[in-house]
Amino acid sequence: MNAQKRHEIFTRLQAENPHPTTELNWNTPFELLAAVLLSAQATDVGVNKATARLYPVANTPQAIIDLGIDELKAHIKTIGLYNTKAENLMKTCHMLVDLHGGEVPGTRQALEALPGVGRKTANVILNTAFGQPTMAVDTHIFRVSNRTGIAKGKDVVEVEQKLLRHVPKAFLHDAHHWLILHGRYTCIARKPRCGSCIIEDLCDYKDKTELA
DNA sequence: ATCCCGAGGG
DNA sequence: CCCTCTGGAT
Repeated sequence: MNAQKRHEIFTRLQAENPHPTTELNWNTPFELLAAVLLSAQATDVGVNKATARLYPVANTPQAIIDLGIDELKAHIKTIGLYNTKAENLMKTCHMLVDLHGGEVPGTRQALEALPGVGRKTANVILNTAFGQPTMAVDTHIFRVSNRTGIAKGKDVVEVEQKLLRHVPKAFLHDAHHWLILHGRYTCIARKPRCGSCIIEDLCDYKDKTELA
């Protein structure tokens, strides 16, 4: 795919949704980190309900440590995978206190060393809390990038690097959200809605008849 | 490749 | 009822 096509694609996605944002609620880097950690395989709406209960009680690493694992689990029990997430968040809080003065570190290496924080979560933190130009490639972005031809790659790292290289600068910050929204509502995994897709004429996906 | 695992929607 | 939701660790 050429640069002009990419530019046109993001121009249309931007027109469709001028100001895309995370729907996760947070006020501090730590609140963002905890929310993103909790958001794996969960909806933002669901995470917000849990953090609305948790943060008034505890919104710092030390406060969550003081809360204790059982109380933490009780507060986030409405989210899927809550058991693992509570254990990971608790270990992460201990590491933040013991190794980083209670603050959220701003490097990929330090972030990915935290339990429950992988490449995708680290990219979100680096981008949203530290303003770094990263691309958090999730299942939606991976699928949409490969199907459309915006950035083809065999794994998320390859897609991530191609997106960083090829998405026009002006669109880079919001591209993340546009691709996710497009993947969720139009370029659906099982059955893409090519008929109602606004970039259908610019898309590489040629196998539409089989899955449509 | 498999486990974790609740809420909301079709 | 079945499926998915901005994954990560083993």
